[in-house]
Formats: sequence, structure tokens, C-alpha cells
Amino acid sequence: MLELEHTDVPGGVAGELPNRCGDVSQVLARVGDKWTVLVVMMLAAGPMRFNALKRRIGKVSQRMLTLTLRGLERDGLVSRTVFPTVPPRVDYELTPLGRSLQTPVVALGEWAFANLDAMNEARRDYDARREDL
Amino acid sequence: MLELEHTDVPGGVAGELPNRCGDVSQVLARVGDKWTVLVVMMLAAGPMRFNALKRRIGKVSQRMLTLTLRGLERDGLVSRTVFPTVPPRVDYELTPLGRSLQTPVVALGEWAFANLDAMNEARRDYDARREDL
DNA sequence: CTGCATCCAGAGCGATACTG
DNA sequence: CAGTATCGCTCTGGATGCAG
Repeated sequence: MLELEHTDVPGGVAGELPNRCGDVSQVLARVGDKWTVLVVMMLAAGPMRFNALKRRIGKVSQRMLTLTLRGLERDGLVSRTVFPTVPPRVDYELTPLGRSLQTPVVALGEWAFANLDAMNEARRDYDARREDL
Repeated sequence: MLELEHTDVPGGVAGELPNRCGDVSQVLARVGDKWTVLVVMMLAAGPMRFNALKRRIGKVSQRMLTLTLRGLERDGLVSRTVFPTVPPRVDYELTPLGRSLQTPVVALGEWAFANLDAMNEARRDYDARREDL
């Protein structure tokens, strides 16, 4: 997890964000890990069982899905409901907090979609320039 | 870097985001790393020299700042200008693409700021519940 | 001042096997 | 079906030292 000094930003980041960059980073550490966003996106469709989720995401290990879900549950973004049946059944569902996270994440996703070509081109150019040394 | 299967999402993530979750993840891998967002935020104030940037951020190693800046430069988010003086001077500055990234990142930052208390409380509750086993 | 190279500890994560 | 435990690899990232 991140832990930053309280570096006071004088300017003010486009005049909007308070100088609590540590907070932003902390949340980004949660959101930025390998599977969190995928899980949140998948759960947007509604409650889902463990293996359904696993199949949807595709190439996630059972271990990592469990860990990611535990983390999200701990942060209050996902709720976990156990049905004491046999075989056991566990449903995962976004909490209101988790659903509210979708708004900024979707915004980021739209930025990603809109600018992916530009980024790929920039990368190609950069790599090409680095080859003729 | 992430590399996901092309898992087609039928539902559609709140009906907004296309089923290109891979793209989102790829960008998140860039944005989600430890220093990227901090650097972008700092550069929001305007062009900055290497050490000025380093001092602003505070507890970043020289190595990681260099690596982060190279990555951002490669992705076309930051431009690097060398002044062939002595001692050498290098200015880093957000490109238009980099500046456009601020919008969604600031949105995420505002979400973080608004919901940090809720998340911390959720964590406390979760940890407390786990203690009385 | 800037920025590479090296070394090294630790985190992240996948594969596998096992339990209720 | 859901979850835990263990192993081992890779990658991150911090510290240090050297060079233009």
C-alpha cells in the first residue's frame, strides 16, 4: 500500500483537488491492482456467484479472485452472501459504495477507449526513435 | 502489463462502456502504478525540472522517478526537453494527451476524497468482525 | 544536475494440491 | 462449489555508486 508524505501542493491541481494526494494514491492502490476493476465491472451486471465471476473474467486464478474479493469486501465495495446449502453457494454483489465507484472508473474507461490509439502510436514512435541509436 | 482474453461482456457495464475491458485494464496498469498519478498531478502546475519534481513528491527514489517519467514519455503523456547547458537541465511537461488524462483522474480523486471515510470505516468493521472468531 | 547500472529484499501472482 | 495452504517465480522498487 502507498504511504506518502504530506507534501503540500501550492498550485492546486487544476484548482480542483485538495492537497490530499495521499488519499488519491491510497484509493488508486486499491483500484489499480490487477483484478479489482475487472471484478467491479463484471459485478455491475448484478449479483454473481464465485465461479460465474471466475468464468466471466477468464484468466484469473482462483487464488487471486478470492484475494481480490476479500479486499473489496473489506473496503466495503462488495458484499458477500453465503447460502448454507449443499453444495455451498456464495453470491457477490456491489454495495452502494461499490456502485458509486463505477462512475469515475467508467470515466477512466472512456478516456482509455478514446485515447488508446494515440497512446499506442506514441509508443511505436518512441520505440522506433530509440532503435536508430 | 496486463493482457486479458477478449471476454465479451453481454450486459454492458451500466450500459455505457463497450466490452473492451482489456483496454481499460491496460490503461489502469499505466495509471495505477505507484507514482504515475502523483507525477501527473505535480506536472499539472506546469513544466518542471527533474529535481524540482523529485522534491515535490518527496519520498520517491531517483530510479523510480526516472522510470515513471520514461514510461509517461513513451506513452505520449509527458514531453521531455533537454537544455544543452552546463549543468544540464531537463524539463518535463504534460502533453495535451497527458493533460486530458487529468479529467478522469481528478474525478477519481474526488471520489477518493468523498469516500475515504466510508472505506476506512468499512475496513475497521471488517477487521473487528474478523477478530472475534 | 541528470540519469544510468547494479544489487537486493519483498510483494504480487500463478500453479497445484487439499478441505468442508 | 467455495476456499485455504504451499511453493516458487517474476517484477517492483529502494539504496548506492558511477558518468556525462
